[in-house]
This record gives sequence, C-alpha cells and structure tokens, in this order.
Amino acid sequence: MVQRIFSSMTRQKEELVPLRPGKLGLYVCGVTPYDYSHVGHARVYVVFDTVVRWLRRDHQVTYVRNFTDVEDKIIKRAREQGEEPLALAERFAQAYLEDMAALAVGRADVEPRVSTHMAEIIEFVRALEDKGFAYRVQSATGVEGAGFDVYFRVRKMDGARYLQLSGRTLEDMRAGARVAVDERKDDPLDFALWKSAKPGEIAWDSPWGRGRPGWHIECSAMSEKHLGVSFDIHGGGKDLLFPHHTNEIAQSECRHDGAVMARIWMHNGFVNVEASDTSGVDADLVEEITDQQGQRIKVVKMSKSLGNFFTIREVLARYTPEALRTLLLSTHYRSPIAFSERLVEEAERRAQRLHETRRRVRRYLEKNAPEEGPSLETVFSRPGEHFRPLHDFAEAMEDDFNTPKAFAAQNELLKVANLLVDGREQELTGQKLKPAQRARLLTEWTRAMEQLGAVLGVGERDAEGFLDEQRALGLKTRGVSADEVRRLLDERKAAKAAKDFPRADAARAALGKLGVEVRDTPEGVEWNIA
RNA sequence: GGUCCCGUGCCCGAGUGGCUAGGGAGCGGUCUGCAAAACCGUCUACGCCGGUUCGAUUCCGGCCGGGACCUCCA
Repeated sequence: MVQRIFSSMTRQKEELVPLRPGKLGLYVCGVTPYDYSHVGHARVYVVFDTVVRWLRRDHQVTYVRNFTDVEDKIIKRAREQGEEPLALAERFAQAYLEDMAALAVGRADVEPRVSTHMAEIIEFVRALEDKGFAYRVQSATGVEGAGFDVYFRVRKMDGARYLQLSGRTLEDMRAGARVAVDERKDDPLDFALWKSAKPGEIAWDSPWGRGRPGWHIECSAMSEKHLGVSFDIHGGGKDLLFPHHTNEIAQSECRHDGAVMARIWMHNGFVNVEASDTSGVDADLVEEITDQQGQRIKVVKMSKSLGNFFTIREVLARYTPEALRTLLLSTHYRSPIAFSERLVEEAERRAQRLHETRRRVRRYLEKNAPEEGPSLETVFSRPGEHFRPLHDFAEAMEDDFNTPKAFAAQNELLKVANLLVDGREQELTGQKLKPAQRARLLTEWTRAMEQLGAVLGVGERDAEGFLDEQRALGLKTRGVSADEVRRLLDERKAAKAAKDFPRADAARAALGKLGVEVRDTPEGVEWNIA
C-alpha cells in the first residue's frame, strides 16, 4: 500500500516513507490548558486520532501530543482565579483528557509538558545562542537584575526556507505587518525564545536569569527529545502554520545545521462555530464576534437559548459523542467545517442508523447460525460494480485520509446488512439466500464493520448502549421525563392488548407530541426521539 | 493593504477531462392494525463569462461571491 499525505510544506500529496522502516514518529501540537476545550480542539484531536488509528495498522507509531502548561494565558487566568498556574493548567489538562476520552480519542504515547522539560528547553536556547541564532536583550520588565529576553535571529537563517511552510515571502510579511515592532529586536520577524519573568510570575532559573520559555521553543525541544532531531509527521491546526510551526522549523533546523525537522506537515481546517442556524434570519440580527479563545463566530442575537455552545462538554451534554465525531470526520480534514445544531442533529441521525443496523445484525445472528457460503463480495458485486467496501475504505484512507469517502464505504455496508436482515437481498442481487447463508455474510459483515469502526472511532461501542444514551440525551434536551414516556408506552401497550386501536393511537399521538416515536418490532416495542 | 483558499443538486459533502460518491431532509412506493425502521424510486448538480479541447463541473484567464492568514489561537 502507498500512503499519501498532503504536506503543507510542499503543498502537494507526498508518499509516506518512514524514516525508519515500519516505524513512524508523529508530533501533534497539544492544547494550552487554561479553559475548557471547544469543538475546534475536538476536531484536531479527533482527526489525528483517526490518522493514528489508521497508521497503526501498518506501522509502529510513536504519537506525541504535548501540553503547553507554561504560557501567558495560563498565567493571566491563574492570577484572575487566584490559583497556581500549574495547578490551573493541570485541572484543565484533566478536563481535556476527559473530553477526549468521551470522543473516543486515545491517549498519545507521550504527553509531555513544558514544565517538566525545562532543562531541555534551556539547553536548546543555549545551543542556538552558541551558534549565533539567538541574542539577548535587556529585560523590559523594568525590574533591576531582571535578566534578559532571548530572541531568535530570523535574518541569520535562509529567508526562503524560513517562510517555505507559510507560502509567503519576506516582502509579503513586511508589507502586511500590522503589529507594533518591539524596538529592542534586531528585526521585526525575530521571536522570543526566552522571556524574563516579572516579579511574582512563575519562573525558572536560566543562564538569562529567571524566566520562562517563549511559545515555540517547547515543541522543538520536546519533539526532539521524544522523537529525535528528524521525525515523520508534524501536525496541528491550520492556524499554527505561521508563526508557530514556521518558528519551530527555524529553531530546530538551525540548531541542527539544516537537518529537516519533520518530513510531512499536516494541518487541519477550522471549525466555524455558528449560531443554531442563521439561514432565514434577518441579516441584521447576525453578528460576528470573537470568543475568549479568539474564535470568530457568528451568533444570532437574542437566540442564545437556541444553543450557542462552544465547548466540547456543552455539546456532549446534548448530543452523543459519536454524532460529534461523525460530524467532524464527515468533511475532509483540510477543509473548513461549519458547526451548527442542525448539522450535529443530522450526524445524530446518521449515528442512529449505524447503531440500529448493528443491533439488527446482532439480533439476526443470535437467531441464525452461519453455514458455509459465498462472500459479501461475490454476493453483492454486480457487473461493472465491485462490492468491496474494505478495499474502498482502505483506498480512501490511503489517499490523504479521505474520511468522507470512508463513510461512504461504511454506508454501503449498512445497506447490504439491512437487506440481508430483511431477507430482501434478492432485490439487489437477484438471488435468494438461506438464513444460514445470510448469517455467514453478516458474520463477515460484523468483522468488516469492526475494522472500519476501529479507525473511524464510530460504531465501536455496543449498539444498545449507544441507543440508550441517545434516547436519554434526547429526553433531557427536550425536558421530557422518562416516567411520562414510560407511562404512555404502558398505556399504549394495554390498549393494543385490548385491541383498542383508537386508544393506542391516542397514546402514540401523545408520545409524538413529546417528540417520541414508537415502533413495533418482533422484539417488542421500541422508541426513539424523532 | 499583502498572501492564500473556496464556490457541487433543498441541505451536508466526496470526486473526475468523457463512465454523473455517500449521507440528511422532502415526495412517491413496498411493508405495517396505524406508524416507524428498512429497502426501492424520485428531485440528476457542479457561481458567472470567455479560452484550450472532439469533449470541461474537472485545465487556463477574467469577473462576482464567501472565507482564512499576515496578531493570541486547534
């Protein structure tokens, strides 16, 4: 197989050739834990979780995902809350891990923190200083004996290489400069490697006095420590292209005389959080704001109650994790996604279909034992149309992780499973099968679905549990009591038993008003949130 | 202002120089005490104007519209 990945560095799809055969080193920029994570964060880590799940099929992957637990925003927030910065960072790091676990995002192999890598960071800065890529300036804190700030000297590096990742030129940068220049820097493009501490700020001793690392240096130091000077893939959100990743490259490659830091740079697109649905809303009511994370969002005035949610936990209070994960993977990772209530609800319906089909299959297999027979591919292939969803799925993933296409393969599987369970495969194949043959096919189907689920992270858990959770969330969101639903279901059951169909229909109508849809099945009465 | 990206059917969303993914919603059908689910069918699209080509939604140019980055940001 040939794995192709779009690299932001070359702006084209590159063949993945591991530095060490069979092994892959992957570094993804983690969060700065100063608040709860939002759906934008969810996208990054769901995307790279899926990437890692896929790559692990053929490679021994070392996945590194850091926590930036020493950072200006943390210090500021900690001061506001009267909390120790590291304690606050740890608190939100744990919250992040909880959110990720809910979304079936696995732990990274290494989750390094800035606070525990200070020696490596200081050594890194010193090495750059030794090579003339860094210079110190007197601290601007105005405190006597405050030490130095250390900056990276961008001009000493090849300008084209410096900006290669960003796709810009030095002229573009200077022409577009919108930031007041710090007079102490040699060049406006120079960036901080080490920042002197103000009194009372969290700080570490260093050759430049008490201070803390600049924003970019930690990833250079930590990726090197855990993956080596050069590694295979470096990922993160598109917003990190410049300056963060640009500066990481500058630091790492200048320290190591031009050795390539990461061979492939992956960047995922944004999530644009919208109000529930601004279509049909008077344009004057739509307003663009910037939230506390700097996220630009459109909100509809006066409709906050309709659901202007941003954090992962707010979303998961109303929708299933699989719906969110489905939504986030339904668009190719490099394209932007609009996030709205309407779209999560659509994803919820898709997740529901997936699990209901899985449940039907499981029940069928409980009642029917398989016997030898033809495979899914032979039964469902038609002239000019090969039915080989696993092959299609692999092809999609190999082509720059095309998850929308992967879902298409999954949908093909759902369709044939439902045909088989209904005993209607003849409609598609012109061939009638015995139950035992169907059971054989559905056994094969189950294994195929497990393979897809293990990569996409949807359809892994037991279907019954998912559907229970989905119903519970639906009731909660609508403010409907489970007891009331239970009472009406009992009422309808009694009426049906008495063949009092008008009364049964009245109960159905009452349930319908609550948003509950009732379904009679051979297994008994089931219900869903419409 | 500079750089870059995008514009697909009611909606979301893949993709391709000719063979027209997939999903959600709507409608019709099969099934069902009623209904739902499921399956089948249907709505058959590629912003506009030129150019290249036997042929363009797909390549090139222009225009219109939307977005991102240049500053903290996943």
